[in-house]
Amino acid sequence: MKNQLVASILYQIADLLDLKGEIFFKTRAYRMAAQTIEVLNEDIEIVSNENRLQEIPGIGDALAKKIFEIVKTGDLEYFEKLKKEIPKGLLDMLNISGLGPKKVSALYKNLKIKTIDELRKACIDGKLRELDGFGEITERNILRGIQLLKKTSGRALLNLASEDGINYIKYLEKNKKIDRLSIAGSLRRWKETIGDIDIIASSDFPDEVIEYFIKYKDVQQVLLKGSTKTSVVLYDDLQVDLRVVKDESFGAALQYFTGSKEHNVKMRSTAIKKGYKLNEYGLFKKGTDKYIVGKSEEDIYKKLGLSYIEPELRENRGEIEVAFKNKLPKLVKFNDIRGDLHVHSDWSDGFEKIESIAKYSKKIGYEYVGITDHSQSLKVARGLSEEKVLKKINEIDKLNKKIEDFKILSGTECDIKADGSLDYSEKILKKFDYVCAGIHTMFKMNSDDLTRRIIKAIENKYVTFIAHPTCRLIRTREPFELDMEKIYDKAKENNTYLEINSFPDRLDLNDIQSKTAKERGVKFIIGTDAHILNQLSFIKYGIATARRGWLSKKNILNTHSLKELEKIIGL
DNA sequence: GCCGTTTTCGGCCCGACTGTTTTCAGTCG
Repeated sequence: MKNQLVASILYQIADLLDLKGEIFFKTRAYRMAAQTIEVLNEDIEIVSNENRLQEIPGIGDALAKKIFEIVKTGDLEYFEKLKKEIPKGLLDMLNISGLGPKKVSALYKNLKIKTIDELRKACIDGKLRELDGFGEITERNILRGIQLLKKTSGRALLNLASEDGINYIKYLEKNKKIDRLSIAGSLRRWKETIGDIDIIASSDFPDEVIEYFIKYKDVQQVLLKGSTKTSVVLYDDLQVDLRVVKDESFGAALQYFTGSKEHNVKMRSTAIKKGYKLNEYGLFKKGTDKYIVGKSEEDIYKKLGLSYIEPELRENRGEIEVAFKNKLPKLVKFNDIRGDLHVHSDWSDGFEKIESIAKYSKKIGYEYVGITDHSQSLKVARGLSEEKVLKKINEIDKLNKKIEDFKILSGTECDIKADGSLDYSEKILKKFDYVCAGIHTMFKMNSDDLTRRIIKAIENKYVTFIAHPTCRLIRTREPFELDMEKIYDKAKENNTYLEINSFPDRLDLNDIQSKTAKERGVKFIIGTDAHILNQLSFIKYGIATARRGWLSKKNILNTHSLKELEKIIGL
């Protein structure tokens, strides 16, 4: 699939054209096309070969020609030409908070600054203040922006942002001047990484709320402070924005600041088509500015003729079109999971006794838990020999007699060896309640071989599900370049489940992959990969990823009761 | 660059805040 390649080139062209000073609408056209292709359910190469590119909304004559060339040759002459005109470092500079295309290109034209390092030096030397529109404060802000970029590489993992957000909300809830309060932004949509935390509050006393907000104990610095919005940076370098509105606008503000930006653009043009204007204060009659609704998000979606769209779906991946037809899936709920099927104990590299895991799982409302320790060849994770596995299964049997109204399932996270075979003999594989198979070694194989390796495991009759199928680690390791279509089709054919791994730096499969796989008939399990007890709570990130992938309860194995589960996996 | 039950040309989502200005451009979400 070349979808990602095409999208990436179009995104870069948009940035380059911005730097050249092209009009906003042109660069937006490139970005919208890139976004559409990024989440397209079809292989762009096939669409291009069949001459159907212009059927994709946002792609006209000019873009179709360019995409055709990228698909055909893997590159684009126009793009190469642009790159020669504009130094690559300018693109990096756009990632600095407070710097946009106009300023970056002014710095390049007047001071010949073309890398972040050169920019830092120029700020320290006080060179920027010589330019029109730049001053001492700009220099300081840019230096801070550079520092922040280096520290966080821009975005935080979901769990860190989520904990910060929940704690901040707890603090704000104590303020009686606030009527309603909510997380918004990418955190409310449960995106896998979070740029900053958005919080919306309604109050008749915005000044007092803002004063209270900036007094929070974890605030390192106040970035900006106005009459309705303020931004701070916490000690862990995450930025938090607060917006305060009147209560009649709370729903509109929440909708607006939950985003995504792309979802909102579509929402607003939908409003215009229906004779309204939509902004963060409400839905208004076009022309007269008469307030129609805005107190709740539900009112706004309803008035526009849409069924309510859950925050996780608001990515402009077709949700608005489907909501018009009232055909959105009923998303899996956060309390639909009946047990975790991917947990490590102290038999391998986990830190907890099986008994504690079982008791804790029962306490948090599960009916069962599957213990999946590593297999024999994975020595770094203290993988279990065949002899030890038998002892472990024996222990689980004993524990099951001891703990009532709960079941421990004996599983394994069995290594998929380089040739696609499994790390235990058939004799042993038979003894498990279920087998999850995953790749943990030999990552550097080529794409075809890796695909074949995983498919062989999918076809293995003892394998129930494939753990973290693409093996990515967010910000650390790129996902395998697998032929995902083939994997989805084989998984469906062999009735093998694919995992949505809930570990915050994995989330593997991711949201887009889950959505595509579901459309191809694949079923899923959501596991945590927990190694200590409180990591069992990571399940919420896996569920959120499933929700972002449009999954329902029925698509997920471990939403079933123990009885149903035993029937399905044949216990 | 895209697009059309108001348009094949002239629109394209909208507002807050900052830092630089002295009425506003740039950036952000």
